Amino acid sequence: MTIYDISEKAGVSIATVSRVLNGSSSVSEKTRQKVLDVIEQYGYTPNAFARGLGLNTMKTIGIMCADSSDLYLAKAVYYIEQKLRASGYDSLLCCTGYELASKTASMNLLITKKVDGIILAGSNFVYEKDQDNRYIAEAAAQIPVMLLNASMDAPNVYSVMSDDYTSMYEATRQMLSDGIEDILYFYNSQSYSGKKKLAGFRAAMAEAHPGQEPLTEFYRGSHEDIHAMVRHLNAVRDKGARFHGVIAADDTLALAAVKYAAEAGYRIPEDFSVIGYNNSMLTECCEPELTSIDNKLETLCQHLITTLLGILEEREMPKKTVFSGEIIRRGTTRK
Amino acid sequence: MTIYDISEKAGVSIATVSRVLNGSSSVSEKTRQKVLDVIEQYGYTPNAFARGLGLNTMKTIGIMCADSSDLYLAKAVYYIEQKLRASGYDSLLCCTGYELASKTASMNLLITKKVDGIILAGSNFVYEKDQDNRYIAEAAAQIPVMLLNASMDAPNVYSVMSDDYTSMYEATRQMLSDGIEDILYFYNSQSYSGKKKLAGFRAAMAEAHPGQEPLTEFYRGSHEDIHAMVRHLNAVRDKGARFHGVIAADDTLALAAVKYAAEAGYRIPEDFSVIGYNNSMLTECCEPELTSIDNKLETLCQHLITTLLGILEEREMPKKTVFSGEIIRRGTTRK
DNA sequence: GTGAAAGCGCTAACAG
DNA sequence: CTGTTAGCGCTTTCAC
Repeated sequence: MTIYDISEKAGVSIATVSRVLNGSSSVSEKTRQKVLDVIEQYGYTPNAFARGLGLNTMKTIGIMCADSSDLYLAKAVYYIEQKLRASGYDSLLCCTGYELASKTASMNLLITKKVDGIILAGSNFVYEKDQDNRYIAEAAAQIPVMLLNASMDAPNVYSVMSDDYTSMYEATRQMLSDGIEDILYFYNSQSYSGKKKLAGFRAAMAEAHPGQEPLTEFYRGSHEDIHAMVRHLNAVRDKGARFHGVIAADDTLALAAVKYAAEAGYRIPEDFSVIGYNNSMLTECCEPELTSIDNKLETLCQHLITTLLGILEEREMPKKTVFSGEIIRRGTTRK
Repeated sequence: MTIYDISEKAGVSIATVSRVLNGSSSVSEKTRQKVLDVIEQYGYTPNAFARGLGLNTMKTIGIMCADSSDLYLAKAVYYIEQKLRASGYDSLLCCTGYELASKTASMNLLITKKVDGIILAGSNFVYEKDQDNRYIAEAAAQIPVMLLNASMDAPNVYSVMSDDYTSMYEATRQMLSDGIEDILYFYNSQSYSGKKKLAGFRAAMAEAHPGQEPLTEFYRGSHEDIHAMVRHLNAVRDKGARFHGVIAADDTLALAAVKYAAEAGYRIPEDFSVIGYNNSMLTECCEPELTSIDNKLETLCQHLITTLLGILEEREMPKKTVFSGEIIRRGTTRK
């Protein structure tokens, strides 16, 4: 079934069929109904490729994320897909992994497939060296690029993020004011937002203990291997470090800290405090439940999509938007 | 930049350009290089829409899943996307929610977008009434439909799944043989695989306690709300039910059972046992860690993709493939 | 209000 | 080995 078949059966021209298909202005109600009837009767569906060729778009957005099975990114992808679909766009998903080369490859692939825009979900897409971010700038030369939880200054690149610096700064201050001085910062990412978080922690610690180097530990294993994280903390302790609080860049790390503390015989929160990040479902999975920072992912995604749609309609849109996070207090911190 | 521009600059015909682009057999190395040079120089990329129009495919597979932020489905989507990409296919993701109407709508949308095949990730797509599965059969009339963890008899519908019945049967037998007689089966899905699991449990219980109706509880709240699940179990207990073991259709439910038991003052596994399903990261999140059934998701996905690719190449492929699950014993069951 | 016709950019059959 | 040409199915001027 093509538009030709329909036009023939309906006794009109293909232009007319096309017009009723696209709800175009001027078609007499009579022919309109006639065409609609024929379409209905023969169950015709327009060919999206032909349409794409003519209009140069198939209303598709590329979503790139390092690992869509990661708890946080999965949620981000979910929200993004939902909101895109609600606006008539489809989502082409690309799980890129964490290497620059494969990110670049995926980016090119999406451009080849002629998506209307690309969303980079997660801060790990923006690197420290400008040169490593070239792949983003180059993509943006062709289509709008949206950054979720990262930021980068380049034409046609838009950022929506949570204020990770301030969130971590506040979390650290809270723990300090709870009377815990020996805090370990436990993190697993040097990404854009990873650095912001670390800086927030450092700033608060520097204020409380000027001139003193705070305790930080970088974990580089699997993002899901809680046992490995616990082992990592044990190793830190065994090397002689003393800490009675952990601020983690991520709920999984925080959960590992809770496990670590329990195994070491600390009472939580009396002897040991933990604060996580993302306010994911993991916060309810341990005992006591995890205090965590909610970075308002759904809001971020909503805003990101709104911005993207605005850009696609050629409206002027903010290059960068920042939302505040919020500490959700649960059982791993003192009241 | 179109193929015409390139052909002109290179002083050849568009057919020749097309040939080098598609690595076609016979092009002299000289012209080939010339064309390649021009392409390189002008940075030309083929237009995927035009290509799609001609070939009637854009090498894209539709993935439908109810909720890609669900721990298990997120992993499934991840594996599927990875494996598809490795074979040169893109993934159009559709999070459909759990209602039939929106599933049908998404299905039609994917077909409209002319994907080469559709993967239904998760057993919730297959309903009890044949009539509710019409949307699958109708889609399959046009393109191959793959079912992950579900099964349905219809032309052009292929199923890959884990043997949930046997897994649950074995799990139940194990718990019985550990000496626990009052077992509660806790589940949240009446889907295809949901019913298989329940049947496995019932079979084992019927063997052990002929004629006795086993304890089962259906939870219908949010899949992520652990507190609500715990409340549900408390309510069951308050209604007078006695149980010292829980077999859950899902790790999240199992985690809730662990929490419930801990709050009720049971020692695990001395006084209370729990077995979950999926062997997800949640198994490591509670104390003691969760015994769970591994249903070999990655294997299933790998096989599903292999099958799909075979079908697309018009090879004969099995309509239904079943893999065995495996119990992974951890701390919530006796040794 | 409707039709004719010119693309959109590519592939593939057919000639040479 | 290479070029010519006819589609693929739809949108969109431009006439009438």
